[in-house]
Amino acid sequence: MIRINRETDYATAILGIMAEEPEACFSATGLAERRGLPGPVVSKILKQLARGGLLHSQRGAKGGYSLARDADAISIAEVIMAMEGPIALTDCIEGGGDACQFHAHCALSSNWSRINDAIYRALQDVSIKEMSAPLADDHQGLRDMGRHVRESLDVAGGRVMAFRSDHG
Amino acid sequence: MIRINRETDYATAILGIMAEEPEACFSATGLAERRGLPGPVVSKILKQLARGGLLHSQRGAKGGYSLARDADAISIAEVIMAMEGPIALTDCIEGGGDACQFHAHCALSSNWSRINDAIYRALQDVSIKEMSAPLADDHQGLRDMGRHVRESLDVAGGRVMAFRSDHG
DNA sequence: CTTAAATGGGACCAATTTGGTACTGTTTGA
DNA sequence: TCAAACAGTACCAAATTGGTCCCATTTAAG
Repeated sequence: MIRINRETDYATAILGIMAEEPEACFSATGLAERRGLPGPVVSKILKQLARGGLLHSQRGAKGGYSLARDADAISIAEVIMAMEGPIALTDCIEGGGDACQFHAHCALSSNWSRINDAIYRALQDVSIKEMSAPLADDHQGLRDMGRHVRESLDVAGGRVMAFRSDHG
Repeated sequence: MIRINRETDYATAILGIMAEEPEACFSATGLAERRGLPGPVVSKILKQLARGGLLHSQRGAKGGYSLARDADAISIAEVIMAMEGPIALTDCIEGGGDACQFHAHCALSSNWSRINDAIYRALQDVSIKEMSAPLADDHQGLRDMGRHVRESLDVAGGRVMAFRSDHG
């Protein structure tokens, strides 16, 4: 069903907390408690994110994890890639063609590749900071944060739209 | 790794063949031979696509499957939905919020929902007819078929980009 | 110097999902 | 009547996923 796995989902939730205090240093157990998730799971996720360069880690007592970059400079695409590897809908794309057993079908991979690019950019276009923003009463926050993606979609749908001029 | 499963990939390959002769009626075994895939697998896929309303089936001798609509009116999104159910990156989206165990995280689902929409539209924007089109010498076919998606991406990226001229 | 708190890196396991097969029934044209 | 073809479903092996556990290493604090 084209979905990210649960750990990646947890990862965005955890990063959402961290994005609220970008300078702070968080321990795995502390984050686990705040999210109501099992400690070992959170720990595993944080290690993976650190390996992917999204988090900086400090070992030892009083150690923990902190964002390696600004919260709005870490995209969902990066989170997914850190947790699950390259974003690729089909083996053809990731394997570079070798993974595809039949030539005729490989001709199709160009299109898969395009679709893949579209998905990648949609994911690249939302930061963890935007993901963590709570719902405002007038929902304006959400309107703004999703605008970029929505506008791109409006074009895809063949409708007229305005270019964005801020945040990004 | 955010990917469609193999059967769905096969489905697009099979529909690619059918899109070349939109009026023809194909048997499961015939299609299996043309693609070099196991007969039962192809049969299973075709049944599923028929159940999803993408194919019309004719039982009995001389029966088979034919496209239920024009090849350019069947999108990749529909193929994926027929094969794998709703397109949803997270359980939150598909379950309508009930599937999400913690409230704070649910606030994030609005954004997942937007990302999901973006992906859905990218998939909705490419038809099986476009997927099946072979590479022309001047690659014009590819240019045309990916245009909508690429334009949306160009905007999303906020920069002008050159069209790619091959499929690397 | 010792200890406790913390990350780093795996190994490991149960449960689910996926990929594929097999079988039985139903329809239908020749 | 028969064979070709779809319909449905049960089934199984392999891979993936979700989660736990363990141990080594680092480091601040007493």
